[in-house]
Amino acid sequence: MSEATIRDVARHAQVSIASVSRALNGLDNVRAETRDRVLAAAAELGYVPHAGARSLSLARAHAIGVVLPDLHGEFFSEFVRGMDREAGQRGYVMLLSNIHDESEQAANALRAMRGRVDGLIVMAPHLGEPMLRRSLPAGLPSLLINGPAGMTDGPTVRLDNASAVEAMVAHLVESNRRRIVFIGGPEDNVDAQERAAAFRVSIARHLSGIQPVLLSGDFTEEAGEAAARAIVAGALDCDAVFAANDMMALGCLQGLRAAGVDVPGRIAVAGFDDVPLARYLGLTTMRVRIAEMGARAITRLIDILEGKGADGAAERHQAELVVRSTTAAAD
Amino acid sequence: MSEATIRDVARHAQVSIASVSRALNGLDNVRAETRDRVLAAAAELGYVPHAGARSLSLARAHAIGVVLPDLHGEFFSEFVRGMDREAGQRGYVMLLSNIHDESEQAANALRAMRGRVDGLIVMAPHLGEPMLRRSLPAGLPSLLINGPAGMTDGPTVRLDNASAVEAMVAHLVESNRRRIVFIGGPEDNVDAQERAAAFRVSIARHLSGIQPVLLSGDFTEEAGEAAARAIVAGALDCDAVFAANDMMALGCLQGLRAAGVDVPGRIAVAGFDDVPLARYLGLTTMRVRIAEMGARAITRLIDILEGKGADGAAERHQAELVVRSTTAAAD
DNA sequence: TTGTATGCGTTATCAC
DNA sequence: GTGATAACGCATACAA
Repeated sequence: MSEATIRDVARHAQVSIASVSRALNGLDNVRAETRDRVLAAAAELGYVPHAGARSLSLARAHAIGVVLPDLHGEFFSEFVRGMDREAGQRGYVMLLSNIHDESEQAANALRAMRGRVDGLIVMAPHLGEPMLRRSLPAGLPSLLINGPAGMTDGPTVRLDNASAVEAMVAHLVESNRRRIVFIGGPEDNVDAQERAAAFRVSIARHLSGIQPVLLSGDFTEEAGEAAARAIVAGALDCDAVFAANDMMALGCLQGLRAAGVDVPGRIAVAGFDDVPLARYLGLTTMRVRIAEMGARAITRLIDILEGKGADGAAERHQAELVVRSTTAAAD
Repeated sequence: MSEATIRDVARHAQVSIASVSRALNGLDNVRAETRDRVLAAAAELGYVPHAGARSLSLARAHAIGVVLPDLHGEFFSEFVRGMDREAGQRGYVMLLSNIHDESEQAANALRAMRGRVDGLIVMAPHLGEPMLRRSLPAGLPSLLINGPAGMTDGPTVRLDNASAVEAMVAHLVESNRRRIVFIGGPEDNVDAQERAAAFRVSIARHLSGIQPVLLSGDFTEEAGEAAARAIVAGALDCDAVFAANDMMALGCLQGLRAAGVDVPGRIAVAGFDDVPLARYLGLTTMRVRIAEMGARAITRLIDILEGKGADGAAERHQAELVVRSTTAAAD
């Protein structure tokens, strides 16, 4: 029952294991007849090379470790799909690991990869720089996705939050909105930080003199509803809400409409991410092509591993403005 | 720059590699002082055991291969999360692979796992039995999730579609619905097949004498809209629609309401899965606890790998009826 | 308690 | 063109 090894094939084909290895790996210094005998024996025994032994001998696992935080459903699946597709095409397998908190578990997850993968892709919008530097295995090439701003050495793929926010603010201003309220994300989230900072910049650029208004949030629907309550209660005078992600925007949208506020008539609502729900409910938002980012990350990492690419470069991906019904122009 | 090996640690601590191995693996036949020296050396060198070499030596990779089809976003992420959590807790890592079609790619993905993982979890609602039997590596313990009905040997985790459909039909009948139309899924999908068959059974049980009406669909929103058009056009006399998944139910719901049909006043609509959108739009549906199924699959597979569990058992998971606004009782 | 030596399954470097 | 054989990094039976 136990798997056939290269030795079994060699015995079966009456050749040495060296010849089996050569024949199976397509080297040309094998006589045609020998090769045929080997191939036949391998087929008959149902032989499949032992990837573990192979990687030990080659010092190459043809595997990539991927460490992800708890992502929203569609994000997670799209991202993984993009990576898996690309990795599979280039003959690599994917070792996946979620990290939930920023405790030792994260470091352990990274450590567990040593000796199984050739490189690492780490998405950690909430992990701090010191933590990251300390946990990343020294000998493993790794690529950071939306990592902390400080980690500019080493290859990086990240979303261009500044351009994205700028595009949305420009769109809102063009739609005759002037009093735009921004709902931010978690303090320790890099993307949230960048979006909030960019919002201040964009407001200064488009509406100079107007003081930017930022509410704090945590990426949940409830945060959006809380913002809606504040607006409905009259605490905030505004004609547009721009949330740092879609879930908050949707919560706010629902809260406003439940209170009888006309959206987009009186207040426009915009989000960030373009989750499926956003499309369904007609929410204007910034679309992040997450599968593409995943694929690019894999491509770049493999290029580095195979010596084809320059490492150390930072790559920024552009989000795309998707205008739907929640931001129709105000009169 | 290259990683430290056990040999480096041994040299550094002035002991043999055997002692290093013993100390690091917590065996008790090591003098305390020796252990301390080893631990100190390992810490200083930042030594991390090479998992590949370890697994070759132990004949245990402490890794599990997971092969999944293209799942809906929330399904995919929840499922993977459930598995990852459980695997991580028991000291295993997860090797993930998507399969898109039923071609040779699937077989290759499975083959690529040999020598890297100790066992396999395969979800393949669309893969045929012969294909599966032929591709599954002989020596690898594997667990099927919602596999073809014929594969009853070997351990299995699957959804109890029959009970689920029965529960929904019972609910509709209790809500005074009598003319229930069922929208089915893809022909080659096991779940879709089971749900359709169960629908006939349940109708026969609850509404004996009434001929069951089944429309064909493909799990997409469009299929639901098509059904709605047929109903609106008067081709079907019905007071309830039960779709084999949520996306079709939502498509139908939208189609009906767009045409001015009162839901649930005139027609009730129900789905299957409980995707986030269903909750958002108040769709009555069957909730599938997919994370739990994933966790159970991992648990059982590891139990088998470690000789703690009986293999060969089939485990069925119950879905849960979630009543929302689209099926309020008819007068 | 500790060290030496062998094997895990493969590839690669030699001889032949 | 082919066959021994030494790595790869680790665990462990056996010897000391």
